[in-house]
Amino acid sequence: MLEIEGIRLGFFCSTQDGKVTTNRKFHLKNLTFERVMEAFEKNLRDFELLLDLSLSLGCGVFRLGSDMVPFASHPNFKREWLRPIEEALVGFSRRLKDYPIRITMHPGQFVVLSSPKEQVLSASLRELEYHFWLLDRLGVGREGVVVVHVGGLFEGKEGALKRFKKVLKEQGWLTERLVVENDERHYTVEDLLRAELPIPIVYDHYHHTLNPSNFQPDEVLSTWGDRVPEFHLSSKPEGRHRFGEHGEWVKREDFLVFLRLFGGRRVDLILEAKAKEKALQRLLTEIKSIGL
DNA sequence: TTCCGTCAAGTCGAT
DNA sequence: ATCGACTTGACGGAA
Repeated sequence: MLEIEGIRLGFFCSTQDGKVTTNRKFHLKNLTFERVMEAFEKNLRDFELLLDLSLSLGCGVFRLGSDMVPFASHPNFKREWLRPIEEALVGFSRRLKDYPIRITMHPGQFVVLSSPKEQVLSASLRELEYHFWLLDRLGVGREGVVVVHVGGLFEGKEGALKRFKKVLKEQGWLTERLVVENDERHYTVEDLLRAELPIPIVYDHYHHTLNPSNFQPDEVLSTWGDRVPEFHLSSKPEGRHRFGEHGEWVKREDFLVFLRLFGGRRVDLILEAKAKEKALQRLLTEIKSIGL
């Protein structure tokens, strides 16, 4: 297992070329049991291939794609379809134990627990239920976190954070796996710390550079209790790009800055680079050349 | 086989 | 007003 000053690495969802992916899906108008099973079975098979690849690269963490079971939280998805999927997942959970790899998830931007719209909130909760269910069936423990953002500003940060907090209180089950990440626009690490949420904080280094704030590394680490923190690292793309866009690669310098903050602590770091495992390999080559 | 318009969902800011 | 950014581009019909 690769470990650099306590930091373990991982990538997410698919290979760079997209040929191996846990996010296979189809158009909603084609939603049938057969299509769901076809996509799910391929996703599950590729999940194992991605675990093998992660293992061979020395990774200690992998992010499973949210489309593993396509449309699982959609109203048109029939509950009875879950039965055979559940069987396959439980079957796979035995093999999953052979991998010393932490599995986590990060649902889409549609999960907005701070939204004042009742419908947005209920759809978000359904989607989170699906994520938790999937990790439960896979036999993943509490280290299998589900990462979300606070969401929009609406009428102001205070109100949004208040609603976010209220949902966490009312839906106690969320605290079992839910964790919250700083974003590149609104909610800084400091905002999240000051909100005193009952869940851990995911430090995203790129977001922090775009939307900085003051905090002590220990403050963030201590939100994780006895669990190993999951943090994120990516780099700015070369050339013209839109604000917040992630680069193909992770720059060595960005990793070194991250190390200065959290090196020596036990942290799982997901590289959110578009080049996926290739970015991880490139970064490893680059840091090896300077003797790390 | 390749190409390109389209796809469940939220929210925001850049253009 | 529209587009496209976010954790991830893949599907599906046309050429």
